[in-house]
Amino acid sequence: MKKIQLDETTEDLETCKGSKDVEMTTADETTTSKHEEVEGDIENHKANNEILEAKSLLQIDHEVHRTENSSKIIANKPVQYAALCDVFEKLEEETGRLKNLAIASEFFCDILKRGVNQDVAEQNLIEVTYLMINRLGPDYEPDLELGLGETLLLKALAQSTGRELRHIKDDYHKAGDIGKVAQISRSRQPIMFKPKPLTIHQVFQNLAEVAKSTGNSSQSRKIGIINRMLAACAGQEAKFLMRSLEGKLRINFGEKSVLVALAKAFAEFECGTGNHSESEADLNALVRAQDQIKEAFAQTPNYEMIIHNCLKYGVGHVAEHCTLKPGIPVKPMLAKPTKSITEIMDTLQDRKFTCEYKYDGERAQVHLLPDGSMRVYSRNSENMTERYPDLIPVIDELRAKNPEIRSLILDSECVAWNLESHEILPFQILATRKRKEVQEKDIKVRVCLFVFDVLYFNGESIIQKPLNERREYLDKHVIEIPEKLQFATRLDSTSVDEMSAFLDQSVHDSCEGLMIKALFGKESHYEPSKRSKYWLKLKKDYLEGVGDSLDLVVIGGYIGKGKRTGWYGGFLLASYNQDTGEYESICKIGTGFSEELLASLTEQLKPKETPKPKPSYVYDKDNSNAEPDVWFEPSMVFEVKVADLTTSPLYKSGASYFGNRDKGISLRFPRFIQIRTDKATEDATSSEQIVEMYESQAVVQS
DNA sequence: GTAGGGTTGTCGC
DNA sequence: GTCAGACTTATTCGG
DNA sequence: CCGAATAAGTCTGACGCGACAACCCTAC
Repeated sequence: MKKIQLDETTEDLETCKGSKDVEMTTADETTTSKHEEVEGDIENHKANNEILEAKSLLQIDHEVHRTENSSKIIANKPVQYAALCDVFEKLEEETGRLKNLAIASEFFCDILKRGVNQDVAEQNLIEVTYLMINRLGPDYEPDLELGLGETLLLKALAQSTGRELRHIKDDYHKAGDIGKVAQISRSRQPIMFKPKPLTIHQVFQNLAEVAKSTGNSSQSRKIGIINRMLAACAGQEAKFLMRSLEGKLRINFGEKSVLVALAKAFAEFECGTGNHSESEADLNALVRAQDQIKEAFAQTPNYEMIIHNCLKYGVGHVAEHCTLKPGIPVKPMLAKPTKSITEIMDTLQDRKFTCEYKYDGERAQVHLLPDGSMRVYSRNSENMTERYPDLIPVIDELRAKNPEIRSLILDSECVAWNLESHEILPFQILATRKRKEVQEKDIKVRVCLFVFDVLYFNGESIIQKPLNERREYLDKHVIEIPEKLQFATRLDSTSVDEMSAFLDQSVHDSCEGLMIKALFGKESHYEPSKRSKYWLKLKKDYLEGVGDSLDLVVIGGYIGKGKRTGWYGGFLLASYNQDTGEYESICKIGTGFSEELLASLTEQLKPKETPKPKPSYVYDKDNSNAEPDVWFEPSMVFEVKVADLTTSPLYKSGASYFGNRDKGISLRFPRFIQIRTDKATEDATSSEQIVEMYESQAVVQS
């Protein structure tokens, strides 16, 4: 059994955990996570894998057995998976956010009310919450990925239904949703005897089991678990089970909504039963609950801690007990894209603001813990410490330069750095760094941190101070280490001309563009997870008429999934090689279309389908991923906007102009702009031009 | 048995 | 990462 | 001053490239 630190007071946790062991079956091992102890006083036991494995699918029997023996446990009827699926179904049907909020919070509230005691309620709610956001634990916990996707799921379905894979695939193309295929297949299967209904606890535990299967023949083990679960599915369960496994619940209800629904549920739970009056006091409590939960989650993105503290202290006080602390990632603040400098001036008006280079690397939230250890978290709150062992000595050096630093959270961009030429390297180079078991001596691509914010310093959260004050902390306490840890280049100016020049300069210095941030007042506080209008990003390719725009030939199509069922969901594009008269694949495109256009494109291109690719199509014939679902006769030209050109292992555009015929060119962040009805396919951007564009960009970058 | 290529999944952008 | 679409919430406008 | 029309802000789910990691399978 494990202990976790949920807040600063842990003594009474001990006692409640003890009783939980009696009432719950195996909840502890499955849902509690290995929180990194912050101040170093908490033990950290590993989950007992052997017990977990043995228990996995025998769970139902276990629960029934216990029910017969203890009256106390009869009251603790496990929550049925079917009940959750009913909720999923309702959420999927309803598109109104407020209505969905009500549906979800009512369910959460029921879970809270039906628990025989607080621990049972807590455990049930945690599992339901995780199933609803389709995760198995906090973002920063490693090894919680299911490790299966479309392909494996289709295989599992074929196996469990005894149908041929290609029939399953046909169905999938028609339905656009693996869940629906599973549903239909299952309803067609004769059922010998009625299976025992699935419980939430069991589903959650089996998903964890899937995630935990690794190594030899792990894929067939995963399929085995899935098929045993499928066999126990009734009603809508198969559909949502498959969607959970695929990672696309499609219930119009994401993580942000789940948080608000939790707040609503707790508010109603606390204000008593059945009282749905809309009194002013209740409304205030609701608003407060939402604010508190959102704030708590932004600073401590861990549902277990939040739910625990809500029950313990009340929703109205969660935020006080889920505070920012080194060792737990903060949800990073995000920026809004802007189309022009004019737009920036409009939004910020006469406010003072600052411009910083927008570096092309990886977001890195660097934590220094009081015990001297450090962590690095990614944009999505994943623990990246293992990826950057070379940052440990950098932070050590930082502490050596200023021994007063005891604890710290920095926000920065981690960028590949050329130690010889003392220059920034492109993102594609950074991406080649290993991710796991990185030894410092093996690192080839060096890295420099460009720090732009500080959120925590020596035991104090400073996110609620204006940016100019946070910067004072930076300038005063954090000492730059050349080529290892530097401040983001900044310019405090309100002049349009200066900004424009600074933008050009940033691009010239291998950056993506600028970040523009308010400097003073409440607007300039660090708001975790918020895409604030006082944090703006300006990239050249956002500007109209600026940045790279290409005209490319549509040579293939992809069958749309989900809300694009029935249409093409994307297209394969090619540049035209004027020397050979061939069409060379360059990228897929799937964004920038209105639904109306997608429907019309489907209509227009359907007649152009051809069973085989034209002989003039150049694509990677050794890689099955290079083939679209359908090929077209060349007939249409798309104008496409792009952020960058990249070398590609898959696409062939311009390959013949390189010495190495293997590598062609592809596009970073391609999006559809319009159909070029005025252009014949031979008038498309030529492969030679593509190479020119790539090289002119490469000059700047190297 | 293992070495290496192909395929799939995950996670950066 | 980009983008569109559906809602919700804030703001402006006309009576 | 109020309600309707409009604008702005949020959230969700479509889809992009390419890198590593993990697994499977085949050849030796």
